[in-house]
Amino acid sequence: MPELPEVEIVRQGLIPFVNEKEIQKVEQRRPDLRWPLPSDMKVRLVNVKIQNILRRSKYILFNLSSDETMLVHLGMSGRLLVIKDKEDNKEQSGIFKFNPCKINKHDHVIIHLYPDIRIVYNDPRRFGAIDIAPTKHIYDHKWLKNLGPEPLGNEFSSDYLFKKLKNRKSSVKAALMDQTVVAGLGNIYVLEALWLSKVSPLRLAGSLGRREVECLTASIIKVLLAAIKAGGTSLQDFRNVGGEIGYFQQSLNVYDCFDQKCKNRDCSGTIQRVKQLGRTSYYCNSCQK
DNA sequence: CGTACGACCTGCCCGC
DNA sequence: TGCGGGCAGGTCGTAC
Repeated sequence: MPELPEVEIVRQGLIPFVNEKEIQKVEQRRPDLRWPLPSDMKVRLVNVKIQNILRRSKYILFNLSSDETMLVHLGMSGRLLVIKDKEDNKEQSGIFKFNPCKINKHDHVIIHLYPDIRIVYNDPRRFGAIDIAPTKHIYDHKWLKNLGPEPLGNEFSSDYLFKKLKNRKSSVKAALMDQTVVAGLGNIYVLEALWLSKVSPLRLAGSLGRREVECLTASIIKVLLAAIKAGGTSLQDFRNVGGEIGYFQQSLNVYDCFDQKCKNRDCSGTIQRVKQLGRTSYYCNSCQK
């Protein structure tokens, strides 16, 4: 579910709740998500302050006063929700009024920041993950060490991408999905960026010319910034920390647009749907070459 | 090494 | 109404 823009929206939503107060309590309601949670997670979080919240690719990094960092990945269906008990109570009908903490069965980890505010990690499919590791070497963590550059960072350029794509034997779609090439893109934004740059996802990565890669690089940046501005894409699951949807799905041009007329002005093509690497690709049969 | 594929999970939607 | 199949924003281990 969440690609870079959605993860960034979650990060930004959490920031106002970071201050000098310590984590008061942690509830861990199962031993694992995709992998085992740190067995001593409670001990390492309680009485510790969250100093800052950063993002690397699709990982949220909670910088802690204990010189450790908590890494959170939302997988396909994960959410981080900030729950305020006062609002929570207001929504509840009579039968729930004696239970101030409505617990969903997929609420796996609950971090209490104040007596009435908590961060809830909810993830039905449990493809997400949480770990805690020393901040000093956090970028050597196995989840982060092989990631390519941030697409919205200074290291990402058309020169860089051209070199990376040049020797690939796979499709350009597969190359952009590879997190070691560029970090943070997923199925939606890869396909949207390819549509913007009029390149078919089926093209071999090495066949793209410099001009095409320049356009593709600009399109990746453009679509990510626009999606962040719109609050992310909410097709089914995504919600921000307040439980609200984003609005970028209204701006999707190809993803989930099978059989629709191409939204490119001056193009009479139709959006196609094919499988690539077990994932669905969408592209225009006319303007994407 | 690069590449492709199955596996990991639950929930939802569709067709029969 | 119920059931089976297929699908979903991601990533890793394995096999070639």
